[in-house]
Amino acid sequence: MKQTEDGAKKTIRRQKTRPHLVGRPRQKGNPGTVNPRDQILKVASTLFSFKGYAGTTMAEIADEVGIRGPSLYYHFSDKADVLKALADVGLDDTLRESQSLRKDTSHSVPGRLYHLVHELVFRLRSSPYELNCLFDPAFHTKQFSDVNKRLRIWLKDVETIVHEGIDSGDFVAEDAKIAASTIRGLVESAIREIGVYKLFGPQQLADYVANFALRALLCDPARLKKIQLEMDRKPG
Amino acid sequence: MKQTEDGAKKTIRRQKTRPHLVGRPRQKGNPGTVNPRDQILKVASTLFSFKGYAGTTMAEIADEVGIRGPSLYYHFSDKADVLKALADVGLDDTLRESQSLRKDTSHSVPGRLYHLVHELVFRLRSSPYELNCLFDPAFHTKQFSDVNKRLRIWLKDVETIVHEGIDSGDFVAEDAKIAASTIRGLVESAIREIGVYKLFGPQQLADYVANFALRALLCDPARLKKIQLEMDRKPG
DNA sequence: ATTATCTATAGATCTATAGATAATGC
DNA sequence: ATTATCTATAGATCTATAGATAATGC
Repeated sequence: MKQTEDGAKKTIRRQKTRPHLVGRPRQKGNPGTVNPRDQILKVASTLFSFKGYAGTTMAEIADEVGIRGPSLYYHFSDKADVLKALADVGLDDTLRESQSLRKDTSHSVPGRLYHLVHELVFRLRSSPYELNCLFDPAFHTKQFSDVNKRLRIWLKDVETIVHEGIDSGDFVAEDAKIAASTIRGLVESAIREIGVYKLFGPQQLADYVANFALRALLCDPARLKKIQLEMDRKPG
Repeated sequence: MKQTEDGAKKTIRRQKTRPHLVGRPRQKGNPGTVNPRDQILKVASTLFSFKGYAGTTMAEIADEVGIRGPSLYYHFSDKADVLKALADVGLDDTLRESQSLRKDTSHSVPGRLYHLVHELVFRLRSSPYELNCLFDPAFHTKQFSDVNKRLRIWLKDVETIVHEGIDSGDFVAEDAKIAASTIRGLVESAIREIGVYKLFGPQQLADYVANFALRALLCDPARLKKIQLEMDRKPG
């Protein structure tokens, strides 16, 4: 009752089964072992997402993985390297895909926006990592600026399409910049929110967010059904 | 060129004019002085918002204010106390207001949702502090749980109204929980995004976000204009 | 006397390295 | 020989306290 006061205090709840054996761990008799690097990334992504990058210590990550702190440095050069690795696996493939989408003119403008939003939400939510951490304030520092740059490119794609849609009369006439930023916010919140959104699968969530965005933007929301069907037929 | 590598490194660019005089600072000859406590809050809110709570040190805050680190402890008991104070001034008045709105049945359901969203965005954006920090991961810890609780109450209000709107046939039939969460995301992103949104004033931004949300929710988006006018007449 | 700063620093915590150690695979 | 852990710990950094100091207001 008393010690719940401080949320930052360490709680030593985790009693290690083995007494921290030195040396390479046994493989036989430990058949369920997974790639330790990947296990670190999973644990780190969760901790970074819930407590923030700066608010998470290497010791905490190691503790949750079940190894000792310094062992992390065998797999990653430093703490920043862990976050960078998450950005690589979490963002790179996703955004490479969106690059090709932008130029694809075989679909309507609203259809392309629908697809762009849907793809990002679906992919980020399908990741085995908790990718909330991609929106950590740490990415505002120079150290991680290239990650932010990649997200800004996606944002620019959205902005371009929204602009096209406004010009063509498909979308309500409003500032494309603020519209793009709002859509980014929608996507971000779908990835960020941990409680509610967990009730929905990646497909459901991507559908919902893409629908929400287009209902808000389309001059004629009745077209949405058709757009959705059009994109479902050729989903990437 | 070389040292731009590490974004976390301190840069000693700030050359203090006075040589850190000991003792109570002069008031005469220093007429533009402001309430130091408030100045600390302003600086802290900005740093917390850009670098995160855990990523900001007391020394950085003090440095930006123009005092020495330990002087902060004259005004605040500890670092957490600074963030708590920001939550108090940033959230309390705003949310107290929204409490009364929820019960006000003199307006239509969509009108009340419009107002609820508009109020929060407008007030948070009108604050002299950078309130991005209200959405810091630090609030997920027990230490700050009551702040999160207050935001969840607002969210519950939104959810209740969305539910009413779905039942009454005003809003498209979808899960009220996910709709409320998405709207929270919209608000959050409007407060969070630093670059683009700064181009818009609190009024413009609140208008935009409330409009966006209702266009996405209303079965008949044509009603939006009337709702907006209805709420503009009695804006709080 | 009270207010609001300062310097010096204790103590905690956190990152990262060095070097030992044992399992694995050739 | 290589891989993947460990322990011990150096060094940096960060929070917060103690005690000195000088301006202010009574």
